[in-house]
Amino acid sequence: MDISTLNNVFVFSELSTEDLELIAKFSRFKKYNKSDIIFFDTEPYLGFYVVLEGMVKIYKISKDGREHILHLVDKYNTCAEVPLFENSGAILDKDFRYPANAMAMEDTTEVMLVPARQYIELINNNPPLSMKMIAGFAKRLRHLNHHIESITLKDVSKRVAEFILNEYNARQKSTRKEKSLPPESIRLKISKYDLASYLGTILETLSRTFKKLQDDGIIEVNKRVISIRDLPRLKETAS
Amino acid sequence: MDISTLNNVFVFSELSTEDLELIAKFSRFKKYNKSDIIFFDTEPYLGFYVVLEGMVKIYKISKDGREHILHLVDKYNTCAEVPLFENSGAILDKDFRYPANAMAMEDTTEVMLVPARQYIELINNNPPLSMKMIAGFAKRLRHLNHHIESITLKDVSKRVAEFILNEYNARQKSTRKEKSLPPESIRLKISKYDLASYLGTILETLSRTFKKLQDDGIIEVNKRVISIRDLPRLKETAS
DNA sequence: CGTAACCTTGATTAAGATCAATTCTCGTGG
DNA sequence: CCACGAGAATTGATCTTAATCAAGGTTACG
Repeated sequence: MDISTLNNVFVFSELSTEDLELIAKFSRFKKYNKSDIIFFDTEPYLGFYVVLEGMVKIYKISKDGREHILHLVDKYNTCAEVPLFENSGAILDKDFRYPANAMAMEDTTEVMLVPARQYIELINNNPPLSMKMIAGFAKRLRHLNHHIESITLKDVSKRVAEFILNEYNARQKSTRKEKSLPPESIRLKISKYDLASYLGTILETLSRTFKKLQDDGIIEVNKRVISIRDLPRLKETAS
Repeated sequence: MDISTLNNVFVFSELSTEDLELIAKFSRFKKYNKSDIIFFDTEPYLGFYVVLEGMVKIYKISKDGREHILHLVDKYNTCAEVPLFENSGAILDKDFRYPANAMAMEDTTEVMLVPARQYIELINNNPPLSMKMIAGFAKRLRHLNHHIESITLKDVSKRVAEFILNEYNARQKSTRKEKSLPPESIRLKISKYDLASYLGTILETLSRTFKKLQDDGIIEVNKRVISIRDLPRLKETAS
């Protein structure tokens, strides 16, 4: 494990090398294959996770078996930090569980489990670190609020258009571009099944929506590559 | 303004009287009537709000005019704290806006506007205060995650049943009970129109759902008072 | 007692979920 | 290299839920 790469993790970005070494020391590193479960919502809460490689989906299963993806966590992002700060002391409770399920999405997924108790101690003596935690939570809150708004106020076409635009914008900003991919295209990092669940719909409806946008000449879909053919109209669709 | 009541505000609960006085000194106190706007999403961000009396709804308007309530803020709760911690420095930006609209729901609504810059300074020198902010955000995140899950995975009947149960449980826990109301009943604190919006549906559908639950003998609806007639079946409906 | 806000009820429609049948894609082993 | 089979995606037909449109009823309150 190369300690220096941990600086890429947002919540760790203010930490000294000593602190990073300390965290790495009390953390556990694990590797998973595609479809492996990292934690279930029935398991006792041990600590939060940092994704070091690959991608992880956080999801819930409803009583009738339907799945809904709450969020997707990629390289250097974290999950399950929220329980750390809920009604202090609850972490020590044996009955305290993970709030959702987590599954590895790729074969090379690598994560780091940061134990709750030690991390809390660290944060208590480290104001910049807690400010980072707050900022991370603020960002997540903003995102969730937007997601709710999107799901309740927009139809599937709008949500899909919005998703594509977001991915497109993220790609424009990103430094390391995939050169095998034309600039006006994006590559889905997840299956369409998972994308549908994330957008609050189902695979069939997503498929039809893609087709409609394609028939309208707005996008072109090839496997997991989506090419934008008419950016202004895509923006208009996203409203 | 009685400083000591500020201790009831969760994020202020750890503060000394001196700190509370300081905050009260640099904050602005305002009163509103029902339907008055407290802030629009087009206004520059000044700081966060604490509701001291009455109730405030936080909502968004979609392009076609539909409204969706993101959350309802009652006595001693806060809103618009999230922007405080987004990409530090953005607060100084003239173009930084409130993320949603806020409207007073009652005639006696009283709020306190805590200016961003001064509060940030305070928080930087106060680890317990920042831990409180984190805990508050964590709670909100948990709630939002659950809300998304609920809206995407459950039909309206389930959502309504769940809402009633939550209100019922909250009332059981609460110390100050309204004695004019039977123990198995709850009183809606908002209009059915607003409740519908909060539950991600519309007034007519909510009305029909109440009727169905009433016809099934599960609840009884009188104006804004909802009485639980069959708790086990209500729980079952909420699944 | 009139009017505005709030709520209910009915008829209709539309969006999207469900069910079902294929097809596509790709990795694995013969 | 091909065939097989599993997982992924498409497409069609149908059904369900809830939104929309429309009208009328209730309540609160000046």
